[in-house]
Amino acid sequence: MGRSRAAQPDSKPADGLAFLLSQVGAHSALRFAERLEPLNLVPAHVGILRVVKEGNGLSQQALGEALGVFPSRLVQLIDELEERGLVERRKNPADRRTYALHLTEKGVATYEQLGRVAREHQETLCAALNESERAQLASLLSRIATEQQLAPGVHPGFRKLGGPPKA
Amino acid sequence: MGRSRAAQPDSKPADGLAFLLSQVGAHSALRFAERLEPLNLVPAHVGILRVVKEGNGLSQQALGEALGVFPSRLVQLIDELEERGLVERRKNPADRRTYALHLTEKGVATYEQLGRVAREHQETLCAALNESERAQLASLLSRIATEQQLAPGVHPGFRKLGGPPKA
DNA sequence: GTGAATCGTTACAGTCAATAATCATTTTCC
DNA sequence: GGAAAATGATTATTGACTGTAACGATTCAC
Repeated sequence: MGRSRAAQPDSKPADGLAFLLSQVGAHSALRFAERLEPLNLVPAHVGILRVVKEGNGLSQQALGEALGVFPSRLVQLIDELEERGLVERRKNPADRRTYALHLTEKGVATYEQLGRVAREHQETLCAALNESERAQLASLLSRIATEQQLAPGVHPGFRKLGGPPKA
Repeated sequence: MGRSRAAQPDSKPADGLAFLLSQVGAHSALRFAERLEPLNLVPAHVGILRVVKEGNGLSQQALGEALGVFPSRLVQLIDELEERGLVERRKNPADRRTYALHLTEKGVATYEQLGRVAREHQETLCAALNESERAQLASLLSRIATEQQLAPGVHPGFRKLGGPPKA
């Protein structure tokens, strides 16, 4: 952290790295969310579209499991995507309790647009680095993500963990 | 994103870098918050302690300005820190509207302990990387942070930006 | 010296997400 | 074959959190 005094010899060169990570990461998330606004989407929608696209006709339960979000929260999110005509809930004849989730044609198109938005976002975010440096950064981050057992494509989100310190 | 089909030749090697950044960053923030729980502190407290420690006797207004938090929110946060005996609000004889914020002895001790906690956190988080790789990562991130005009030590927090997409 | 501006505080309101309860359907097991 | 337990989706409720606005005290401008 703040080493504004030149007295001590900065024992660790990478001191504050964890903070830097969290800072830049939050910035990335925030800026991406901004880019999503014109599309009337929130970050959680993007993850849903991705998983729905690849997991052909999965149930809401399975989706929630894959993304780590509560089923009750999924209901609203999918409602919104359905209202926008991006996702449809098809009846599952085998098990009439569950829905089979599918992307509509518009949903596929939107998903592709999201790819472009994400690329633009990344381009802006990493403007300071050249191509090889970006690859380096990605490699380092991937290794951290793997070692920390972060599931690819699953965002930790910002869910409560133990309640705030009771005053 | 998801390039699960080997058909297309992965045009960008660092595709998904922005997501990775946000993912690992959120993970870092979450884990750090967990480590703060036993101390009965939240991440925002840490930033406050740091700025109060260095800005000798600044006002709440100035603190809020420096950290980008609303004065009304600061009231509660400083209340909590004062209850825990880490910070004190001294009367400012020059301007009786403002308080001069100072760390107590216990506050200084706690701040030093936070340094240790942060180092442990970082050690665990970056276990996958050796010392030189950490320095590399820190350098790359610093360049992004600078280019993106992120103020050192100021966390973007998770504040609203434009209201959620109205359904 | 009166009025505008500033600081800290409190009150208020809107948003959001997790828990628990509900309803339909399906599976288990006797 | 049928009652009871389990499962999926949904709704209701509760609680936390945060930004806006109003408030009282003090200081500054003129």
